Amino acid sequence: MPELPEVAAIADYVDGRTAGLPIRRVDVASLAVLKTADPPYSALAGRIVESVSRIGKYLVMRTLPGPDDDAAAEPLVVLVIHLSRAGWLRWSDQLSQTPPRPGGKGPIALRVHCGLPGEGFDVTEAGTQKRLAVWIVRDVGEVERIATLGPDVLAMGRDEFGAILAGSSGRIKNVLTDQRTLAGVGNAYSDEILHTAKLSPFASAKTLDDAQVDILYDTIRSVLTDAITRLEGQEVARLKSEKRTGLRVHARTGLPCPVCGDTIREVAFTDRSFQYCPTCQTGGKVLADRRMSRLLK
DNA sequence: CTTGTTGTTCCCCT
DNA sequence: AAGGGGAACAACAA
Repeated sequence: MPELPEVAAIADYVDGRTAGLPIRRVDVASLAVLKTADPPYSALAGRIVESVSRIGKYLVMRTLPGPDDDAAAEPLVVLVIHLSRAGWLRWSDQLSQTPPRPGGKGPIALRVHCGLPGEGFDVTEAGTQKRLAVWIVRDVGEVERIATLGPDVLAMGRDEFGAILAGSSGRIKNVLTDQRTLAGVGNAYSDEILHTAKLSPFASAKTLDDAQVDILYDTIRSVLTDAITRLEGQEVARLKSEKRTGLRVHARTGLPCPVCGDTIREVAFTDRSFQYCPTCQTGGKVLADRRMSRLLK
């Protein structure tokens, strides 16, 4: 669920409260989310947070040796978090000092005691399929899916974007959300971008003309930077609802399009769905549902 | 008996 | 008009 703007806002928030300060302890309640064992998570305790940032939709906390570490300490240990679909981060000024129960059925997977004394955050996973993932590495390149990430969608130039589209045989919706092609955009913001750019999600990426690519490139930047502007500086607990209020088509099936008033429609697949406005995006055409379509005949 | 994988065919969409 | 890409279905494996 969290995409580039939310991850950027979370990184900004946590960076502001932890940079230069120590990590006192890390509690792991779910071994399943921890994808690495070397260095061990206990190695983070006593280290200093150098910075918190994002790479694509990954949250990246870099740590340096603390005052009590000797010369043999790792020069850099990086905590990488991918929130995936149902993962989230909860910052607390009074973090519980009781470690979350390992294997417990609560949503807390990881607790990091960092920032000012008593502060820190929990990383939670609320979904049924546990896709939250955490890595502790010496270099972010050790995380396979970061190493294979496409260019960051906000760092990418217009010509680079044009070349990516020209080289992609698939549909624009899939090209925008494939992290190996382009890093940072997920289902929600791709719905928003395509709606603003007035493109069908099923449009072929490589057959867009130059004018359409120009519009799409500018729209990606404006949609994402608008969202970042709204979210930055907000408390983490407010980000979800704040994100939602900015959406114009995504998750608004049945509601009127804020641009033309037509009814927002949905195309549902087995395991996901997207929303679009027929008048703005498909020449008024209502697209077929892809889920169980044959059983309905 | 259930669950996962693979290949085939059909359909939607631009 | 061709081709991408999902879904259903069957066959088979574990």
